[in-house]
Amino acid sequence: MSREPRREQLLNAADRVIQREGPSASMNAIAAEAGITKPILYRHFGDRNGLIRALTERHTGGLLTAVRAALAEPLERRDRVEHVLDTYLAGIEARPQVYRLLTHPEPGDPSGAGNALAPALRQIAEEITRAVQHQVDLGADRDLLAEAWGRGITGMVLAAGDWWLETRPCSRTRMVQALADLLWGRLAAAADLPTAVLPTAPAEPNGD
Amino acid sequence: MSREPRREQLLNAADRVIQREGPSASMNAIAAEAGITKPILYRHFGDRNGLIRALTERHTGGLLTAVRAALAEPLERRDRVEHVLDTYLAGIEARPQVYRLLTHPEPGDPSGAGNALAPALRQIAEEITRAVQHQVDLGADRDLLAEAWGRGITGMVLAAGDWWLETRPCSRTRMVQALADLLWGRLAAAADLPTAVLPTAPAEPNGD
DNA sequence: ACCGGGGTGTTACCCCCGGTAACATCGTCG
DNA sequence: CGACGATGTTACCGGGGGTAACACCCCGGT
Repeated sequence: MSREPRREQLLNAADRVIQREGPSASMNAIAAEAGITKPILYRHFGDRNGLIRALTERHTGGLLTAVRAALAEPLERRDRVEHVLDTYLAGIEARPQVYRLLTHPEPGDPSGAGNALAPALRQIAEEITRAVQHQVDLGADRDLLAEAWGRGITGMVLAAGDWWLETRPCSRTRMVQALADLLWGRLAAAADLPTAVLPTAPAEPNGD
Repeated sequence: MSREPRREQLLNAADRVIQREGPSASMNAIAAEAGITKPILYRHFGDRNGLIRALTERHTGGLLTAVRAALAEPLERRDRVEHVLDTYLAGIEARPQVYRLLTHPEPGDPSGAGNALAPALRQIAEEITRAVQHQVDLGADRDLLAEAWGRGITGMVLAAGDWWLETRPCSRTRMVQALADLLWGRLAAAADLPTAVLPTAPAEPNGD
């Protein structure tokens, strides 16, 4: 049996274990789940990071290409943005546990999984940057704005999607609307409230 | 000598070591830097997480209160938003190493510092949410929008600020403008570019 | 003067984890 | 057959987090 299929099997096992025990699962545990012992894992993945990386690449690959495709869709701008947002949210919605453990390495966990999503996010940010650069007329500042916005939008969607996935405060389409509205300047356009009380916030000096 | 001062000294030592060796610094190393041995650290902080938590609370406290104050400033909306953005960027600019190691636990690092910033960010998000709820008229959807936007804006600023700090592509004030412009819907308002080529992106199947 | 408690600190140890070395086995191709 | 490339094993190492047990030191109370 050539390397690749076995690799897949091992990744599957690692996946199961990590879903069950969290990202701090030990190499021993993963090996045991696969019915083998550690050195084999190391032969295939080099070190723990290699395993984690392979795992996350597998998980994020689909999402990344989906977002890429959504960005290239020939739609009106607002529709395209909504489409991208929806694609991302649908992606993380499809595998919430996976997504969660990629982004939220439970505290006190000796694993490098915290930034495992980082590469994928960086790539998404780059895609958005490129799309903005090629599709939107921003004048002289285009490069700077496109880059800053690419990162910013990615981070925005990450954080907001994260919260949405945890609390599920509304349907996906409504969430898409909320985020698109934010990007469409609704925060800027809305009227002021009549400056109610606002006593510098009650703010108990509570720490976390 | 009562507990508190010693605690501060230990935190200072931990700080130095972590700045020097990265967040993966061992408890042994920290203890050595403080001129003592491990059990004392454990007496004061319980476990490694306690130490890290105390450390990050110290570092993020100032930033958090600064942002809180900026949010309450009695300014025009755009000015207030810019003020908040500038406050945040100035905060991370002031201690780049600290910020970086809080957010970017170098890969392959067995430390729980990756999410150390998370509580502070959560609090910032809550502050923004409250501010939006109390200051902006958003109609029936106000609660949902305020919450989603609070998270979204926080994530946006985090990601964009992160990138800005790493690459320093422009002055702080320009960065503030770029982000405020994004929130003000400049992406939505800008004209289309004449749909150049855009062949679905070359996209070598390259990983990372 | 004596003791006890709360602080300081130590050495020595445990368990587990990531990672490696050395060795044994099986199937396939020349 | 023999070599090769895969499979797998046991046994070990270094080091990290965390704890137990013990020792000192000072200060306030009786």
